[in-house]
Amino acid sequence: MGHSKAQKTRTHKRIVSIASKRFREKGLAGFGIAELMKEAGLTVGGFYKHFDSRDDLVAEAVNSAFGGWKRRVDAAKSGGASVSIAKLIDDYLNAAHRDDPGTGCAFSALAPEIARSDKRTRSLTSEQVRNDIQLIATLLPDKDKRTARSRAILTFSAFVGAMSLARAVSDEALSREILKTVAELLKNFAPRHST
Amino acid sequence: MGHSKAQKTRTHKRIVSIASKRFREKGLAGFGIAELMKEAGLTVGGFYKHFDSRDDLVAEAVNSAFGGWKRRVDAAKSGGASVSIAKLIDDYLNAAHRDDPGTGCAFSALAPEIARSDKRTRSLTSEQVRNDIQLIATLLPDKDKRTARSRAILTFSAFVGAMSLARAVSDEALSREILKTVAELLKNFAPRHST
DNA sequence: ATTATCTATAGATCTATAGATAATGC
DNA sequence: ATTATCTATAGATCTATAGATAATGC
Repeated sequence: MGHSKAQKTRTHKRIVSIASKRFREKGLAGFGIAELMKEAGLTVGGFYKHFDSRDDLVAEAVNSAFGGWKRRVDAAKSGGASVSIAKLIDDYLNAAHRDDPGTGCAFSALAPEIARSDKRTRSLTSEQVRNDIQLIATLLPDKDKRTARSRAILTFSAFVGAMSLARAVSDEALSREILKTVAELLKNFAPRHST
Repeated sequence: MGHSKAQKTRTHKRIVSIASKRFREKGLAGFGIAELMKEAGLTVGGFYKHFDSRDDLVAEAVNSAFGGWKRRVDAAKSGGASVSIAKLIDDYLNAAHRDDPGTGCAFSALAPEIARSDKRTRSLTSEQVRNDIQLIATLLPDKDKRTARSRAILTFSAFVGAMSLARAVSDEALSREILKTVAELLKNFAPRHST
């Protein structure tokens, strides 16, 4: 069987990592614990030594799905590359991201289901929304911090909405039009007056 | 028992109407057929004389959840009231809409789940996205039709994303900030160049 | 001795169907 | 005769738990 403490930690991370991907692909109710454990090479009985309940897994897996941007931006920065807002926009609003929700943004894949989840999941989500607004704001050219924050909130909202809609429609041309149009306008928009 | 043809039509509409509301509140997997039929004052066995399958109900109920804007805009117009884009923005991005998904926009309540639904549901969704983009475009002041369409797509995306995020976070202040900020910027934004 | 994982299963769902019942509508 | 709805249930889930097994780690 094999079960050292180090092994358990690795197993735990593997379960969370798989769940995090599958939740984004199939939704928070998209599969059962047995199916998940099988993909992790385990059986259903072991699950509850890792999590108190299924909701516990949801909270942890959703939270681990967040923060992809920050990791990529940090990686790019430490690699010496400049990280422009235009690059972030193109990195988000494209067909590859649309077609691979499992490794993509958790908000555009799950926001309405998170809204119906328990308090813990929504608290962790609040924290991450705050972080991501902050992250986008630092990439914007606006000198005024409040202006940058406002524009970051609009940018983030447009990201999530455009991706949600682009995935929901079956018409490929319309889907691409949504992604392309929103990317273009976000790169060029300026508020008529700052607030 | 009672079952004239007229009665059946009314029953059918009642089932769809309840499902349409509950899907937006609880998600497409949020309740079973027995629970739904009970709320409609019926029992589970009658369901399949109305729908070939549960997915059939999903397609019909989701579709009936769309078009709320058009109905309201048309009503306002025929009532002689002017329908400005500012009014539409305030009508969408507010806390009352956020707290009552059952009677609100189906996209912000269900987009990611629709993305995982069958072809028929997604086809009907495409149609409605097209209609709503068109509707918003006609309310925008832009003379150039392509500019109006582009701005309508951004506005629509920002609506759906802002509402999805405002519902997903548990922090009330952050939630309100998202709605208010996006509403304000949408009222004032102008593209630096039209495309 | 402790515990990570396994097998097996209880109990509660859920979708869909079969067959009975009672009304409509020819 | 047809059919809208009912009761009852088959068969397939799904979450969570009980108890066995086999490894770790004192």
